[in-house]
This record gives sequence, C-alpha cells and structure tokens, in this order.
Amino acid sequence: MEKKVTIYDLAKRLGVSPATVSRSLNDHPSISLKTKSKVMLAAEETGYRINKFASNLSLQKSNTIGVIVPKLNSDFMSTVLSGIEKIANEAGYNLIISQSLESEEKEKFNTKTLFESGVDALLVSLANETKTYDHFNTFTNRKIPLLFFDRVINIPDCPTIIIDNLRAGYDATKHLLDQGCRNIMHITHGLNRSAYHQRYVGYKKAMDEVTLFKKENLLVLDQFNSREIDSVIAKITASPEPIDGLFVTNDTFAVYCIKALLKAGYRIPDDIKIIGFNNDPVSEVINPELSTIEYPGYRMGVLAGQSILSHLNGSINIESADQILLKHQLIIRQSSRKTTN
Amino acid sequence: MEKKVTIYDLAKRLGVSPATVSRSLNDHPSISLKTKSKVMLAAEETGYRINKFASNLSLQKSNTIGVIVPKLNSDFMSTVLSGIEKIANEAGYNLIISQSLESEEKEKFNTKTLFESGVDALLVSLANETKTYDHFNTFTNRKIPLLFFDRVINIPDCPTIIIDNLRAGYDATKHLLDQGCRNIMHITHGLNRSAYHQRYVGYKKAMDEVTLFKKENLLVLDQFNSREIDSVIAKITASPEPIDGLFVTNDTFAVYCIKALLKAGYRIPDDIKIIGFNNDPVSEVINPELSTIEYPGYRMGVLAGQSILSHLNGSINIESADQILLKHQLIIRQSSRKTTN
DNA sequence: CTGAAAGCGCTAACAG
DNA sequence: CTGTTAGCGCTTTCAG
Repeated sequence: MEKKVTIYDLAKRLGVSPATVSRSLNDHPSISLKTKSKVMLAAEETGYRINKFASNLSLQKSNTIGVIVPKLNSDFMSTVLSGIEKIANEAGYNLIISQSLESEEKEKFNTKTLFESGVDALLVSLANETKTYDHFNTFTNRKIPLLFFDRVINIPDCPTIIIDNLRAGYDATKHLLDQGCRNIMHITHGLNRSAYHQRYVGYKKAMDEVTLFKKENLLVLDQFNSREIDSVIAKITASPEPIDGLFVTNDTFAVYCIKALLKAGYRIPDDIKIIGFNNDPVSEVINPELSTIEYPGYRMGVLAGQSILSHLNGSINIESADQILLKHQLIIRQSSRKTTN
Repeated sequence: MEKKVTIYDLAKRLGVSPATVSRSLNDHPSISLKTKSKVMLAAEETGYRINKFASNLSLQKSNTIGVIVPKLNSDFMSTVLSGIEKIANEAGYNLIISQSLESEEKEKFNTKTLFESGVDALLVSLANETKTYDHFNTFTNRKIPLLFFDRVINIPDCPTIIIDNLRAGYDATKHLLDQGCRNIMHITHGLNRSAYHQRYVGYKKAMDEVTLFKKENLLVLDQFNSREIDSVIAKITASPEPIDGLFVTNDTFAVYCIKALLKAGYRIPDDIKIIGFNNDPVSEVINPELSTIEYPGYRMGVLAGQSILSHLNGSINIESADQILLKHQLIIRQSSRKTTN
C-alpha cells in the first residue's frame, strides 16, 4: 500500500519550500531549471501525483466538462459523445457523462449534480419530456458556459448546435413527393422537442406545397419502440386512401416498419416508399436499403467540444458563434426509388 | 451573476457555527430538527450549493467512478455504459468516461488522468493494443477498487466480468458443425485480448473434436473494418476446399460478409452458413437474419456497477466475487439454418 | 529565484 | 445539541 506523497513531502525531502515545488511542477517561468529538474526527479522517484481536489479548490476550476444526454446507447448519441470525448481529452479535460433517460426529473437531478461537481461547462441534449428550463439557471446565473446540441432550447448566451431540421424534414418529404408519392404518412415522436417539431413543420410545408397535408397522416408516437409497430401497420392499412409514402424520423423505427410492411405483403418501394432519419448503420443493412437523412453526429460532437473549449478559453472565433447549423444530406437508396414501369 | 455562498455565509446569517451548518446539510443525527430546518431554509433562499472540491478534499473521496472503454460508439459498449451509468447515478456517483480508441498509450494517459482526478474506483475494458499493465499499479498499490469487464486481464484482487468466451466460441462453432458445415473459417481480431483468444480456443476445440481444425482457416484482422471485406471474400473464394461456414466474432462485420457474399453470388445459408457475435441490432435487420451469440451488455454494465459499489461499501456478497461469468446464449436465425433438401 | 503564509470550503475530532 | 479548531493539499500574493 503506497502512501500518498504531497508537495510537502517533496519540499522536505529536497529542502525547499512547498511553493517552489508547486511552481516547479507547474513549470512556472521564475524557477531555475536546476531546481525544476531536481523537483521533477524527486516527484518521479516518489511516485508523486497531484491531488486535483486541492488544486481545483484552490483554482476554482475543474478541467471537467459535464454532459447530459437522453440516452447513451443509441448509435447517434454515442457517436456524438465519441466526438466530444476526443476533443475534450486532447485538451486535457475530463468528461462526466450522465443520461436523463428522457425524464425531466432525472435531467434536473443530473444538472444539479454536475453543477455541484464543479464542471467548468455543461453540454446538454434535452430529454423529450423536458418542458421547463429553470434548472439551467444555476449555470447561466454564474456564467458557466452552457451549450445545447441536437435537442436544443434557446437561452440567451447559450450556443446551440443543430442541423436544419425544418429543411431536412422538407427535403425528405419533397423527395418522396418527387418520387410520385401523394399520401405520405409522417411517423415521429415528441413534438415537444423542437428537433422533431421542425421536421414536422418541414414535412407539412412540403405537403402543403401540393396542398395535400392531412392531419390524420401525422402519427406521433410516445416512443420509437418495436411494440408500437402493430398499431402503426394497422393505421397504415386502415387508411381510406392508400398510404404510398412514409417519412419516419428515426432509422431504427423505419427499419421496423419496413420489416413489418414486407411481412404484411406490401412491396417496397413499389407500394410504399420510405425514408428514415439519421443514417444509422441499420439503414444500409435492411433490404431494400433505406433512404435517409445523413446526420453528422461525430462532427456535431467535435464542434460541441471545440465550441465549449473556445468559450472556456475566452477566445472569440467561429466556434463561439451562438448557433451552429450543420449541413444534413439527403441519402437516396432503394427504399424510396421510383420504380420504372 | 450570482455569487457563491458558502457554509460560512449561512453560519453568519443564522448566527451559528459553520460546523452546525455542515452537519445540518449532511443530515447529521445530532442536530436538532429545528436548527436543521432553519439551515435548510436559508440554504434554499440563498441558493447555496455545496462545493465538492472542498468536500472531496476533506473526505478524501470523490463519489466519482472512472471508466475507460476502447470506444464509445459501438452498440455493445454504449449499452454496457448505459447500465453502468444507471447504477452509478442511482447510488449518487458520477461517471467520468474516457475512450482509449484501442491505443495502449491513450489508455495509459487516461488511467493517469483518472487517478489524478481522484476517482473512487476504476472500470476498464482494455484496448486491443494493450500489452503491459503496469499503468494500473497506481490503483492497485493504493487499493483503489479496479474492475475489468469484457476485455479483461487477471490482476490479483481485481474482479472481472466476462462471458465464457471459450464456451461461446465452442457453441457457435459446434452449431455450425451440427448444421453440416465441415470447413469453417474463423474471422476475428486481436488474439492479444483474451476475449477473442478464448473464442478462438473454443472454435479450435469444436473443430478438433471432428479433427478438422486447419490453421489456414483462421483469419485474424487488424480491424473489423469494411475496407477489409474484399480481402476476406478473396480468401474465402480462394480456399481450395470450399468454405461452408463462417464464424465471425462481430455482428457488424458478419453483416458486411453476408452482403459481400450475396453480391458475389453465394447463397446463404445454402452455400455458406454464418454466425456472428454480440446480438447487435443489425443482426436482426440483415436478410437472411444473422445467427449470433447473445452478449448481455446492459446486464454486464449493471453488474459492473453493482460490483464496484459493493467493493466501495466494503460489503461482501455475491457481487463482490472475483469473477463474474455471465451466461451467453446461442441465437439461431436464418443465416445458419440447415436447408432441407 | 525562493520562502512564508493565507486562503480555497468543507469535515470531524474534541470539548463543552 | 453546538462550537472551536485543525486539517485536507495546492496555489499565489507579497516579501525577501
């Protein structure tokens, strides 16, 4: 059982003051090279490790960034996190990651915990359930950088990183219309979150351009859960005017739909054309391959990291813009292609 | 800009000592209910928040658990993490998560950082590259709980959580043999890690039981990357005796194989039967659906969390066992089914 | 270039 | 039940 060694131990050992040790360790300019190397050597030998608690307490900062996401285990989110981690790690920051599991209460709790843990900044992707935003006041009040990504809300001085969801929704729908669809169902969830709401608005806009929007073709699910599938198919089957297009705002769920529709005897894309959202790995695995909207998760993570770091450094540049809009991209695959006949 | 309020501020405000405030806030039994509620109220009003740095410094613990994983963005890992987070969060612990990206150097760096950050315990899934384990000495020397999951190494007093990879490899291979395969190729990577090595041993064992193991049918890849696919297919095609079975230790890569083989004109399962590993979502999406080994990621995360917490609490029970072996399960789907003809 | 000493905010042993 | 006080280990101002 090694016992911890402090700067006092080193100081005693070397016959210098703790201050000198501290400065040496931090490579302070006003310390002679000789003393510095002496200290470094002793630190090495004794296995000295800095105590961050003491350091943080003294410096009033933690070199830690908090992250709250709805859930960790989604391809998109874990990809975003991977990007954030890369940037943070390179800059010497730690990441405390927690998940809200779409619950407002858990989000509040996590926000509080992360505040108390003294994170230097907070990155948030909001829970679907969340309807109030006061819990972030602790951060904004003390001017601790706060950034929202993907699932965002507009709060003064809080940058957001999103894609143009309205446009993406429009593009997806327009594509189906271009392929000849006329009775397109929109399957989505939680219009409470602007990301989904905007996609819906885009869908509606595209539909309205050909004066076709029908309220009954909007299907809002509580969850993108495979258990919902039966009712979805039932709804499609029951439509008085046959559904000929499906815009599903989640690839995984779109894949469930494809499988269920095929099983129910529909031909895809002949009878129904389908487009998803996110460009998840599954979209390339399903047969027919799923058209979708490419959603640059890794890039979003990297930008979120860079943006928050630049705020922490006080540097003003492109990354510290109030809103970063990432380009999405329409990816056309078999599931939505017009069949030539 | 709210300014921070400390227990001294509260003490002054209420005309009591800081100690009383501290005790009240921590719900210490020897404080009168009256004082307690007085303090709580004042804390509420002033927006007091505990300073964890000071608290941690004093208590010499952080209520934080460090986690190092090879990569965040894999379905399996993010599922494990989700389980860990759930347990940690419920117990009031924060999670500092970092990724090694399969690099030994990064793993070392992260280990050091997490140590200095004063995590109370460390959970690790090893990088493929890692060949030395001295960097964990800082933890073992000071008796800081250290646990390995999935990609493990045996270090005294460090619990491990794994599945029986040897048995799983055996089961997968045996299944293919039972379906009539005789010339089975094993595609895997990084035999450096025991998880993969054990699966290989299981494969070999099953093959040897029918005296069929051939060294040339072992294909070890550096990465499960889609770029490797062409050479894999080439190798299969070039085999003097036709390959009739494929045991791939990763579902995603198995899916790449299926797609490429189908494209190359092979019929699955008629010409080649395939089994993967992990039961990733993609395995149910591909056509034909992929047989695989169910790998209980969420459960592994939950157990890892519980195990480490019980170590931290000093409680001795089942969860503090040195090795936890989770049950895997053979899942048989279309890709490996014997065709009746 | 180096040292002394105060302070970061909280906890806990000891005393009352 | 409450107060006094001495740390926890590091940083940093101010003196030298």
